[in-house]
Amino acid sequence: MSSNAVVAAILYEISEILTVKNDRFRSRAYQLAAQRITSLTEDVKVLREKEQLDEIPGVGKSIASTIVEILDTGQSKILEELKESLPKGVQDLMEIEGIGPRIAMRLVEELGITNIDQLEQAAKDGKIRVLKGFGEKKEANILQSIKEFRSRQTRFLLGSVLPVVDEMISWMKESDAVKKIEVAGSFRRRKDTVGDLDLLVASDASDIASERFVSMPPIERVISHGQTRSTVYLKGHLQVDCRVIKSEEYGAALQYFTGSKEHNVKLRTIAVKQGYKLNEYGLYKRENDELVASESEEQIYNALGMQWIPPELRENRGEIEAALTGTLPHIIEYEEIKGDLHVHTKWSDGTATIVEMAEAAKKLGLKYIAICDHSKSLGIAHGLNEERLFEQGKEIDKINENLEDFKILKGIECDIKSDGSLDFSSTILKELDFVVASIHSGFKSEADVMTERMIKAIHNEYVSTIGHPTGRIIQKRNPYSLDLGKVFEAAASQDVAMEINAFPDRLDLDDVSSQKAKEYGVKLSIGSDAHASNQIDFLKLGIAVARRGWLTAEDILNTKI
DNA sequence: GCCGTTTTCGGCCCGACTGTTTTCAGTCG
Repeated sequence: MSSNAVVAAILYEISEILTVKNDRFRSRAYQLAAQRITSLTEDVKVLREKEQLDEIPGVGKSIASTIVEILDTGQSKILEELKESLPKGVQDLMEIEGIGPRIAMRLVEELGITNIDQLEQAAKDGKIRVLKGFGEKKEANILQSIKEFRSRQTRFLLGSVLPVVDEMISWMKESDAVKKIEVAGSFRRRKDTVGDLDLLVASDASDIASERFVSMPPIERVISHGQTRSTVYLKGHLQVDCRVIKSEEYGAALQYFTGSKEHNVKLRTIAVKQGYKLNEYGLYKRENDELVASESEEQIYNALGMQWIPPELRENRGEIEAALTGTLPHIIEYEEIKGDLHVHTKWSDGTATIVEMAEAAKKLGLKYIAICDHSKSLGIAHGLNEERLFEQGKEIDKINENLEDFKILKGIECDIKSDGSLDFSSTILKELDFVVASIHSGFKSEADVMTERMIKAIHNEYVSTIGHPTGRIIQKRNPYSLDLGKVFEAAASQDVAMEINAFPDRLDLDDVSSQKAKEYGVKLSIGSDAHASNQIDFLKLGIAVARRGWLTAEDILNTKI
């Protein structure tokens, strides 16, 4: 883990315990600090050396000294003390839906329950219903929630929920009661994973729309069902919240439920300072509750004296300040991507032919693709040797002759060997249009070894981009230990790009690192890493990362023809 | 614990739903 991640993790933990102890505002302070550190493009270690820690928004004297302590010792006294002071089991019990800090504390103190197994037993024995304020229903809900907790996946890949969203929206649109519909929340912000889905429906008949929602086919359980708000679990335990609102309040609701929480808190604070109050129904004057804006997000942001902010930027990473001064970047649009700079075919471990991949890309409106099959070292993926690469090149030439308004580039995903040299000699590489150089082995090397290995590859004059630069697999494998600052410095000086690999469980580089790359003056390439013809569509996930990383068309290689 | 166009103290976003109550506390987002 990077030092930023280590520091943020501890600050988050402190924040969580403070929540349990009902110390809301201190908890918020730590949470805000942790969140800002997560989205920092600079290393906290560097800021510490420059004595600039307390210049991070949300970090004051106290948290700054905690950060120093974490960097020096890897732990925090405050956290240790807080852990000590918390009755054992409280945090575990809070994992259960419907159990918050108050109830958890009472269960521990009044029934001596310290883990979920004991909670389940107590509920089965009818020991919970006798507590004041509890009843049979609550007990049954606890049992149900425990069951769901045990089979729950915490977060879902953005790419894996896209089809669910399409299905849900077309089901809802079949009802005349549904006027407008959109999924808000982290999905709309295109985070790499989503915890749940927030469905927003504009309707004049909220009862009919809500009814339509809770009768959707893939529902496993209805958690709550009201006039304007309902919550369900889909099969696979994906939670979906649905809010039904009036058409004239759609913009306010969309803004509110898109978040992020941190973005909204900041926005509200600004609204308050300007004499407004902002909620999911609209922007109102504080003095007389007069409605100022509610129909569209643009109206609300404009009324607050700022530009409309694309959802992908709403993380309180400086976008509000930029919008206030009219200096938001024009982040890359989906249609500005002209080609896919990383696809595989049957020649290595893909399932489609070169022609099939080209046709699929053309159908998506692209002008070119770079065929980048694996190189010989990757035997497991039927990597190409020199002769097969040459054969493939001849085939590409032949296909290109018959293509109009579309071009297939000759490329390779060339293995970076453990000493940093490449799998093919320069005489081979110089014949190619696009060279993706990737690491596929030795993931556990020390940071300096890995960094040197990558920098050596960057110095090869035929390398176009570094493939999936950190090697992370979301929720499965952590990034390699790597000094990204040094890598970006080398890449900028050698004019080598960094890839945003758009495969759903990679999305590598991620948003924050992509932004950091840009700050070093590095260009980025977006590649779907498609291994089948329908996977070229993953490109849009990569574009979402670029948008979240504040990148413009200028920063991305494949906006060029 | 942090912050300041309400600046060194006092405030920190706010509404819906549930389950238990009989007017509300707790949880969630």
